[in-house]
Amino acid sequence: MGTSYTKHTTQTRERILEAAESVFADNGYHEALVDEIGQRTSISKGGLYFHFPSKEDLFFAVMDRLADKLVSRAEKAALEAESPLRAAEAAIDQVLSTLSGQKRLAKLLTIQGYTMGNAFESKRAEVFDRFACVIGKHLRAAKEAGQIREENTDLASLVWLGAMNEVIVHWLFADGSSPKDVMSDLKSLLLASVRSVDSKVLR
Amino acid sequence: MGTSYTKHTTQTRERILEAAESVFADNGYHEALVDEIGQRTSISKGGLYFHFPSKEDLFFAVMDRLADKLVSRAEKAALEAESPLRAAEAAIDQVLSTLSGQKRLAKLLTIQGYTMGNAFESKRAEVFDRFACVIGKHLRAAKEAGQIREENTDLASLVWLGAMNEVIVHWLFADGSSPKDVMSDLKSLLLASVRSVDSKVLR
DNA sequence: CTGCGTAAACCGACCAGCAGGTCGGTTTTG
DNA sequence: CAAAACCGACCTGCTGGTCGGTTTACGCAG
Repeated sequence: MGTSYTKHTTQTRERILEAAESVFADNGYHEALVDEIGQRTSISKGGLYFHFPSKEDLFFAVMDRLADKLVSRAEKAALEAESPLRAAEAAIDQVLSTLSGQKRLAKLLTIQGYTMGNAFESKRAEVFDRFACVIGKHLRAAKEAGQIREENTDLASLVWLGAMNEVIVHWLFADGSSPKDVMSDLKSLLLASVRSVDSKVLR
Repeated sequence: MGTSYTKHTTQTRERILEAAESVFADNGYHEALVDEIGQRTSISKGGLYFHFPSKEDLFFAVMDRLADKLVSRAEKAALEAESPLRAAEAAIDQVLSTLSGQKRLAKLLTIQGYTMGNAFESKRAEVFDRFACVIGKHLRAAKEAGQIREENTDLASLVWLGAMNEVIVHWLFADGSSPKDVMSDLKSLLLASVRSVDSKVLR
């Protein structure tokens, strides 16, 4: 892993990643043309293929980069929270509000990772699992702290994640309201799903 | 809509739909070959294109047929329930247990409908909305009946749907436990998310 | 500082093959 | 005997990937 690229090479990779993200987000994996990434970046096809062995690998790299960004944001926000449950809350908060502003990114993450043949399927799972882990970690802590009644924190993480995903997708496709606007309602729903009955106000 | 095809034609269409469903489910849209549908059905390419104008249309028809089946099952189950909240519960129950037995179908619905280019995106939304409507209808009724505290029943339907979807996807990709096995836990989570605080046992 | 040689970085015309769709003809149906 | 249903060889556009050649970056000796 001791990737010791030259600075210049790293910069170019970054430039490509940036453009690729935008092209993939606009068109989806299949309809995204390698040539267009070349155009937007002013790097020839040969140049691209010098940095990435295939279109597929390039796509994966884009996904990883995106997930990195979001996860680190979420964890940072969680760090500043004052209780485990609040931390879990802050994490989903962060993801939703980040994605709210960038429809194209949201699409990339929620949709494009999904399909496109058997070779790709595990990637989506991988990325989503990373999020689920972040949430799960805090939910477990909240359980320890007696803040929630739910035993099955793994399942609860999935539920939370799925709920968020659906809200985003609905916003993307069915012109539903922006995630930002339903955020507070959403949070109270999710909190209610795990909260112990006797700690209504406490939290 | 008064499609008055001959009986024979309708039968052939059905045969094609059946085979197409299986091919799409196995390979995903992009990797599914029209020729293979032809093979499995012993109908030549020309024959297929006599019944469906394009691969895309064929896929949509498959999705619609699938959604029809599931929705009608869910609604039938809901009909026999003794209270609105139970009806909502029965609906998700039905969907989950049906899909549990048919991994390939589950994949088709949750994954393949998703992306694959801009032309397809709305289809996924359409199908999912139909489910959301079923759930939402019962949740609204439950609200009327004072069974739940949640105001925003539309959002709650989305949350429920997203949660289910995620559980299924996780099962498909990350060898998570079968939806059947987590069903009871899932249901209590979802019920808790909307239930009014003072009706813990009542239900 | 200058020139030089090597390797990394980049170019872009070209290739290949796949798979959706066509179409003129044939069979079946009623 | 029409018209519907079906056949299947063929066509064609598209696009990911290649590859021989060119340019740029850079360490190093003179």
